[in-house]
Amino acid sequence: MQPGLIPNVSVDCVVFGFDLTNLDVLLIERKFTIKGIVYNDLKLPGDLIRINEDLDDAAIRILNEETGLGNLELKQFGSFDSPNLLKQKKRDLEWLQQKDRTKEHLITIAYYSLIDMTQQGSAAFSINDTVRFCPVNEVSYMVMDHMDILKGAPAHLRVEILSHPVAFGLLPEKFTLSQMQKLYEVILEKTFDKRNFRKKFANMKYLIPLNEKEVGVAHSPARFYFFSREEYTKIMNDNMGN
Amino acid sequence: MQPGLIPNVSVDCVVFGFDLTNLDVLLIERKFTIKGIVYNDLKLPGDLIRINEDLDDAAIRILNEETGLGNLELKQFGSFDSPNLLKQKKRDLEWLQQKDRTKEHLITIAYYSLIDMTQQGSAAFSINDTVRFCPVNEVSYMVMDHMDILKGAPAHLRVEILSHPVAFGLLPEKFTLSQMQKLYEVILEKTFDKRNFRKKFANMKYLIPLNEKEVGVAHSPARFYFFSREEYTKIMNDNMGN
DNA sequence: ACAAAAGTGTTCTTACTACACCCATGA
DNA sequence: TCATGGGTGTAGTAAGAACACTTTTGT
Repeated sequence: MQPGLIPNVSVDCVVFGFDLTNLDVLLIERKFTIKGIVYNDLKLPGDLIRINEDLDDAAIRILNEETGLGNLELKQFGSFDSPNLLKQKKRDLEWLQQKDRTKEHLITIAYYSLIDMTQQGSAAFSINDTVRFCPVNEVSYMVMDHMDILKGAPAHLRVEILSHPVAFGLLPEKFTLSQMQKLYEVILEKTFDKRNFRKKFANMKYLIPLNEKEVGVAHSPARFYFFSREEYTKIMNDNMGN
Repeated sequence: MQPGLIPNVSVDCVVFGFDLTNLDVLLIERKFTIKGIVYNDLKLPGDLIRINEDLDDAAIRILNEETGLGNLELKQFGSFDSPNLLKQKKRDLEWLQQKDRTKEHLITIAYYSLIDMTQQGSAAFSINDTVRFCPVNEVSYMVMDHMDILKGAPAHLRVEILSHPVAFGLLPEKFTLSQMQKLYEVILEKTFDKRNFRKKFANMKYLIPLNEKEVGVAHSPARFYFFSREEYTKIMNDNMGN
């Protein structure tokens, strides 16, 4: 193990993206070899933290090191622990052995983040070809307890989206109302009536219509909108002083 | 330091109570001596966890060891870290020294719990006289980063109380609607109209009126109610199958 | 008699639900 | 001309907000 790390404490990051159809998560392939056989399991970005390194800083650093992503907001959503690593799968134990890591108690602090895949996509993949997005629902196996961590994250996203404008972190800068509705449906796992959905957001001054429409679609082209964070914070501040 | 502990990872517990006027929190006096002078600072119940001890189990164990409380539900609500213990107050450093604990990075997983003070009060104080409840708003200083942890907890309680019947964990078994309203007001930091508050809960079948009233009060005596968890879960299950 | 909290209805406003058709575009 | 999704309004229902007086008890 490298010196300066805390052997028992790690951070893991669930980075969500939206491919206009599914909610995706950023995964890394953990490639390693046992007795000449190459194993290629999926993991979340994450690693041990350094001594005297702030947890939030560690999450940012590790995500950047492993994926090249930067400049995004990471939000802590829970702690997980695997006190019984000894009961874990053999491949994981072998991997810990090769990395000279503790096979005892590992505590991990979980973070999640939202990114605009259309913007950040290239940066994420620029590091190497072992980093990729995958629809959350199609992930069925990951190393260690990463499946538990991944399963916990969407619940927090659901709570957030009902009271804060986090959806816009996942959408392209310019988006149509149908894309936005689809995103809400994917996250909240239910469908909405088109008219009611639009009515609800029609009053929101921070959702600004552009004089720009889709091109090349085989139907009436949709108007693009964008989210004005300035308007949003202004309105929120005004509402405080009621 | 005792063997078998993880030097960098602790749990801390915020145990809330309701004294019918304020939201209270359970605190412990950290008594120790430097050069003959006795220091008596307040802290939350909490300590380092053991290697291979599940976080949730550790929280239960430590709370029980330090306060005598048992049989309560602890819910994780966040992780905190103090990577710069060296910048902390001298008393805390001295204390860490005396306990032979690391002065480097400490990560703490925070839990909160709700108890009925009228029931558990005696048990909590039975351990010794250094354990006591204090109104949350009156706590102004605690050791290490315990103030930060304490400040984080009420936000989670507020979110919970809006969607789950957690208030009843803080109330006596039999309570009046005014006591219940006061509790909601204290937690949510706003006042409610008496008629609207009662109307809202009048439809809740799980809130069961008793043929029993207050005695010895200098006004029209209020009816007692109790919360039927059986009814509540039954209703929730029925609503699932819509 | 007085103080103090219990208990009780109505009206208004706001947010959410359900629901169906015509329009613009590309193939 | 056809398939596809874009865009629009109305009526009903449910939940929340505002608001004042009478009753019961202890002192």
